[in-house]
Amino acid sequence: MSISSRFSVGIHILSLIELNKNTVNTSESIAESVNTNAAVIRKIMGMLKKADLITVQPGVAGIQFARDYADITLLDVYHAVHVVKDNELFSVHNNPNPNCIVGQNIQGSVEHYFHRAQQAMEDELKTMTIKDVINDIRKDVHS
Amino acid sequence: MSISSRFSVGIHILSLIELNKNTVNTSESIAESVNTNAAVIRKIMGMLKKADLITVQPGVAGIQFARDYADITLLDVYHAVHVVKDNELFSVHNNPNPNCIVGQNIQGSVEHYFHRAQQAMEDELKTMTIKDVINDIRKDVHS
DNA sequence: CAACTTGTAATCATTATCATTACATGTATT
DNA sequence: AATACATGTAATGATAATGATTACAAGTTG
Repeated sequence: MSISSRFSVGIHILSLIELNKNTVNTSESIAESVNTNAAVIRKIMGMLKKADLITVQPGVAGIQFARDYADITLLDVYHAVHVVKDNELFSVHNNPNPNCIVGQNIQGSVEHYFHRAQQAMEDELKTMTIKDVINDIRKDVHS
Repeated sequence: MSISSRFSVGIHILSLIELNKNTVNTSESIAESVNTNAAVIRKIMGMLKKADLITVQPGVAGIQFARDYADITLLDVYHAVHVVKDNELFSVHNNPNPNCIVGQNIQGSVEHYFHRAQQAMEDELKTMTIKDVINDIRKDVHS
């Protein structure tokens, strides 16, 4: 199991806006950098737009940040691209036997712990921003 | 995307050992409690055995803890059932364009943040034990 | 040997992902 | 208005993982 690469592609797209700000980024040019199909990029762009992270206009080339990229956390992107449903990072087996003590009560307990683990991960994502990623890349380029 | 329910089933199996300790647990009886097929249970039992969490003998009905269940963390189970490969909770898009500044450097940066997020989740799982789950279920039963 | 268990491989339906193609729709320029 | 080029979006297909199921080999006990 792995969380969809839509997440890393979303981060890639957002980083490009700043790092390629001297040129106009089209879904086609972004697709070349990411090395995928332009339709895939457009779909993800649509998700980023819906989450108010970017602005894009139908028919007009170019993407802009909808807000300061220092304030866009990786958690924002993660939510935007719908890679994990709310509280469903871990799946719990369905319909355990109601005639069994354990079957009857295990779901509530397990869900509670799974929720805590998922929360820890998401809290960590909240501490990282697109600006951090951009800075990393700039540092790599100049070293 | 969701992490396989093998994880929650593994926890269920382990809890049953203690909560049903007065009876002999066979893959068949466990399958009834979990509400799945016995072969599925046997496969997961095999994983738990390989990870030295339980002892099982071919041909002999019954499972035992291989060590104190107060010392078996949910992280142990998570690793045992192979639901997430090492450092691959998040997948990163492959082969970004090497002719692009961002494409060339983004993987390293993103992988670093993804690793941190995964680590936070696994660290949290490490704080939870099978004993905690068993206690929860016992409490539910008596309330 | 007979009955029962675990161990394990093969098959199948279902689901998600990602790449691709195609086309509708929107915008700008001439 | 016509052309060129962009985004938006639906449909299709290959690939992979999951979980249920069946079947059977191999181990154990009485």
